Amino acid sequence: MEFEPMAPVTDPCLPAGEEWTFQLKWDGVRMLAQLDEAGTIKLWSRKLLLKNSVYPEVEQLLKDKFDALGPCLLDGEVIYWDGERPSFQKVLQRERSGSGSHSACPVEPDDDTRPDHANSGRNNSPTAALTPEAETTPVPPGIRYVLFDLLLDGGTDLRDLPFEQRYSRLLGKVAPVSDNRLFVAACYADGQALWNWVEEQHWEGVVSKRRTSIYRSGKKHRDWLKKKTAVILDVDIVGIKQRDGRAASLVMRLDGLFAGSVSLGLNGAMLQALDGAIAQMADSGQQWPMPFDNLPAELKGERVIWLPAPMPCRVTGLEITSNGLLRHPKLVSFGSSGAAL
DNA sequence: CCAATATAAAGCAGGGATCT
DNA sequence: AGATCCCTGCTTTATATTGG
Repeated sequence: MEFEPMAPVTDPCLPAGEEWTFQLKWDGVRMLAQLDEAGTIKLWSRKLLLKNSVYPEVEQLLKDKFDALGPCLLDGEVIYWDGERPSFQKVLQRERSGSGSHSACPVEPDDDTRPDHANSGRNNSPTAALTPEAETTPVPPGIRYVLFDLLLDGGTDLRDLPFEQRYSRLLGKVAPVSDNRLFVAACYADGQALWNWVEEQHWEGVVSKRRTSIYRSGKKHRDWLKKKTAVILDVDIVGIKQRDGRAASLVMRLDGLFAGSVSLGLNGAMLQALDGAIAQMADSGQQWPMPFDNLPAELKGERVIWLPAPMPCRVTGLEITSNGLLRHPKLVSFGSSGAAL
């Protein structure tokens, strides 16, 4: 099996104890940066696709700092900072447009002339107990590369070293040349305090890392854990979306407006039951009107069975996007009281 | 030999680009 | 304008592997 970036495992519990350290979960796309001896930069995605053309400013940034960094393999997250928190939507716009030359999320000119107060407030110790404000407030809007690991340094493979050693080596290497656009994610000693802050500020979550853990491919470990904040919503299910003649997902309505479709949380038995209900409605010959003023664009061309009455459901998701859709919706229960399925 | 566990595959959402 | 493809992340389901 070939290399795969180490990934945090989802866990609803935040670990406790001295063996753990905690970081903000920066909501963007995973990115490994390979700097070779000649100063050539390669940006690799989670699935090891080359992303240089998508984030040219990140490539340029690393080129400019190559004299200080030298050959190495960096691990981190490319994010779009909107002034308050990372905007995953904005990063997606860039990912989808294929390059940085479009208006939605344009490549900005370098802003090296901006007063660099980033390092003054930024955490430079693996165990510092600063508040997240110190690492987040100095960041001006735009595409940023947030680093959290160092896998290769010069000719040496660091992956079998404990995380905290790789991390301090990363700090020693990057901190002196870090700026508004490239910096190392802080580590926090108090996971619960960080989680509280994350919930108040509506960040994506917290990543917990075992200090002594080596770098391992994929998710076959319990050394990096992620706990994500969730939006809990009570929505109305107003329709059943079909794919290839079978029930596939449920159409959600929130405050009278289309809120997306949910399929996660539905298992085979439930989908089968929905098929049965659809068949019954078909037998009775009854059809029900669409419960929206206009057909949502997302449902154009989809086969949807509208329900005679809205069915209250509780769902969770990461956030509500600007166009009112729930991101990563997941069905939790029918009804609004949290009754089990 | 069967059960528990690990790995692989499949299906879905979402949005942009491209082609018709 | 519509249909289709692409890519990524996510979870569920199916398959393979391991161990008692």
